[in-house]
Amino acid sequence: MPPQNLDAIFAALADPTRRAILTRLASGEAGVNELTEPFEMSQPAISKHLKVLERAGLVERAIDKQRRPARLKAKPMAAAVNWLEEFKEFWSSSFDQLDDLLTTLKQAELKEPGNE
Amino acid sequence: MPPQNLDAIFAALADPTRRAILTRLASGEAGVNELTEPFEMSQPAISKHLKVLERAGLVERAIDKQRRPARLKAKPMAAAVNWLEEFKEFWSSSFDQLDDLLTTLKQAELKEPGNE
DNA sequence: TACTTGCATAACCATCTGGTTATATTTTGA
DNA sequence: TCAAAATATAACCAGATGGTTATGCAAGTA
Repeated sequence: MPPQNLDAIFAALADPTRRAILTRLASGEAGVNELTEPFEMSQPAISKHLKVLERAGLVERAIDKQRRPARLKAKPMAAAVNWLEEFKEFWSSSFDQLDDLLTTLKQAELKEPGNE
Repeated sequence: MPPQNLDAIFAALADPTRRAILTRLASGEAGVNELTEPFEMSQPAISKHLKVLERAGLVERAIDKQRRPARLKAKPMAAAVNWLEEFKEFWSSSFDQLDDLLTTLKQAELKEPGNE
């Protein structure tokens, strides 16, 4: 789980077109033309997006005649989920309102003794 | 939960420095200098990263004398978790080997009848 | 063989990103 | 009042990103 992967995965997920492609692929593999159709975008643009998804390890390509159907490879996304899950633990314990209040009080304490 | 936020959130998470900042902030608020220290990077660079995190809604700034301590605002990250969780459902059901096999068979079926 | 389909690749462009150094701003503290 | 501290802002730069059009190429089909 090198951080480099996390970089690539999150970056890949940061584009709405790519997220839409992933969503589409979740219901089955698809060729480039098929993936291009829903978007107002050229086929090479989609090919580029697919390459980004490939580099992130989220998609793999097959060979079927002249087609290069893309298929989801969602396991790497677990890395992203994992990172976020670890965070979840933090906030659920440390970032509810009670803790917010404590932080605020602490702040007040620091500036209170003085003046303005 | 507009997709624009998802864009900004995932983009913000795509940088290791920013993830490190978030991790640091998880254990309490911190000023810019304090956040700069662990990195071999200038203070303005960190200020820029903080702005990216702010725009993504993941961090808020307070005012304490001349300090502008940053604090985690992790709730928006739930949007990212949410998107990924929805995906999780997909793979767990649709992307194990069995389904892989089904897809393959379906493909074969399409080409088998010998026509279009 | 020649045409078509499905896709990749190249060359180009504008904009964004992530960093820098230098400087300005604000507030504290002597 | 003046210097220092904490941060922001500006100007700049190289390289990445996201799109385009034009073209190449491999495999199926007439």
